[in-house]
Amino acid sequence: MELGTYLPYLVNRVGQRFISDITPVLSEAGVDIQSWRVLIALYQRGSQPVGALSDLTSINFSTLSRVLGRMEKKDLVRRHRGADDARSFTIDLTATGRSVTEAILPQATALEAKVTGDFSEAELAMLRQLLGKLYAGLSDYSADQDNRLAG
Amino acid sequence: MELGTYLPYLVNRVGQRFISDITPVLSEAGVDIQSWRVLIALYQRGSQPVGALSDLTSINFSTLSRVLGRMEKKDLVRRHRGADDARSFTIDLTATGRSVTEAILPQATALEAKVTGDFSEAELAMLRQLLGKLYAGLSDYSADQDNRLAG
DNA sequence: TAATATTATTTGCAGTTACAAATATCGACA
DNA sequence: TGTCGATATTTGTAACTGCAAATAATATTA
Repeated sequence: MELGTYLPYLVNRVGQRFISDITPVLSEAGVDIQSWRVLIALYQRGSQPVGALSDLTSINFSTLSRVLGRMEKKDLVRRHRGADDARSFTIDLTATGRSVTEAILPQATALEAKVTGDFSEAELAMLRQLLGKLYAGLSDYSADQDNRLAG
Repeated sequence: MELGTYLPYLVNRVGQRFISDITPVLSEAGVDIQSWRVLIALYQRGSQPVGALSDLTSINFSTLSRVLGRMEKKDLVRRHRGADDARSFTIDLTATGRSVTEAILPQATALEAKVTGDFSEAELAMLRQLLGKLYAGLSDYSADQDNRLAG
């Protein structure tokens, strides 16, 4: 195994670099990286229960609970009991949350455009597709693990 | 912008999944994810000063300093003053560190093989190449930012 | 060569994270 | 319809993280 071909290594360093590149933009808007993940998820996919939001953002559900606490204090999101199932809380974006998201979004898009400036459309599509396929493989693996534990 | 095509989102969820898949293996060996990053970096690239190790692992340098503290307590690594430059500390793997790494490595490799089971060799090579290119683009961007701040 | 700037690493501190246990509600079924 | 197991979320707690300041050593320059 060589470090430079080890996928978790390659993925991690890209992810960390994305974070450090977007962080100044987020600081200016007064939000942290986790809150930003929640904001885009809600903005793009609409109101979600906490569990779904945890899947969508890859934030651990107990961590997410506290992230939502911070966000609520800043009036970015609102929690309310699910109408049909009172165990779940539905999270939705406030007007403030929406406008903060819309303030950040163009800069996030510009950053992505800039870092992928050297990519052809075909390469970009390929990268997205392969990352999706990788995620699918990882999901299968996790499911296997769960089954083995349960079985 | 659509969430499912947003690269930071795609990369983050893959990275998080890698972490949750490897974590049980690491727990068994008594190391955390950060220590594992340090272990493979040292194992593959040899002894490194803290700063280089920070670049190599994408771990913030002050965080890394404490990760190394934990690892030293477990006798996984050793710090000693640089021979030529006494400001820097050189970190190297102890015999224990090496053997712990060698105990984990086959499982890490097996995991990677399993999750990429559906990939052709060409796809794998392409994915690695594109992740490398993305990292290069991000590095350029970061450098730009630094220059703007300095200038 | 003394003073000052620069580089490498650690540490103070305040806040964040994740595991496990607790809480709240739902669904099934005797 | 009361009890029991399952599901959704929060909270207790102990450890981890990252910024900024402090420390340690080297390089520069007057």
